[in-house]
Amino acid sequence: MPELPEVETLRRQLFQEIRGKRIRTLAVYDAKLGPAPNLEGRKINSIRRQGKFLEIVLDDGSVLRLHLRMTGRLFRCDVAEDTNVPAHTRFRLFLEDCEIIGVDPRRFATLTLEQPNRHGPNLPDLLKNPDPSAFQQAARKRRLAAKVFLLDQAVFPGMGNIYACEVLHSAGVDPRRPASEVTREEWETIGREMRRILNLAVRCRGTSVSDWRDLHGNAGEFQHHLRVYGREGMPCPRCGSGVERIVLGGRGTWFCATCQK
DNA sequence: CGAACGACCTGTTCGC
DNA sequence: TGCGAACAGGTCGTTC
Repeated sequence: MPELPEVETLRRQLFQEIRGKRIRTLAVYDAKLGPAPNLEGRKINSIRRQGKFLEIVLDDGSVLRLHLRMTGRLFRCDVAEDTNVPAHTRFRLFLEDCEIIGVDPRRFATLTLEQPNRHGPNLPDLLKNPDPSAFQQAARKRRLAAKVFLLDQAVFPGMGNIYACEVLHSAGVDPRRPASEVTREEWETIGREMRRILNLAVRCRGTSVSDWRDLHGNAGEFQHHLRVYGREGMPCPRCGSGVERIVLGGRGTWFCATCQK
């Protein structure tokens, strides 16, 4: 569920709430997540985002790395009211004066502690400078649908199903086109629309199309800006013809066959 | 190497 | 109202 804008929303809110604070303990309640590492006394130096990964950097250089997958959520609350935690609580990070609760009904989310100096390659940040040349280069031998290619996390870190549909609609590119046949000019448009849409979605604190909530339990606002995602049969805001739904790469894909070429 | 598909889980919605 | 099927924001491993 959470895509780049939702994860970035959490990163910014976590920065406000927990940066510089000391950890009392990390409690894990789902065996799938593995044993809870001992984090007692560690201080939180910073919060980073790599694609859809949230990284909590600790004062000994180790990194608590979290991926929310489909249904993972984080909520901040006062430790005082801890008798009734939400359903599907999978872990609780206790701090000096509050706690962060990890909730995940489907149990796809992951939580790992990485040791210092083991950072992978530095990924591009789609919020800042999408690089059309890099996109076209990566698409060279890819015959798969452009929409499926946009979900390749090595090329588009953080891109997810909702925003892939919206970016291709705004760029006027048919999601079924083979990725390798998208032109240089179209990659430039896609990069521009990607940056615009993702930044707007961050300002909206994400898309609450069903049940996404931010760190404080509030819904996002970007669902009011959706033009095609989830809007089968409704008029395309640009040309008025009906939005269609197809399946690409096993995922629902919404688009306008009239203005996406 | 690239691509298709099932698996991982559970909750919600839809059709009969 | 009840019940089963379909579907859901994401990735990974296996197979072709």
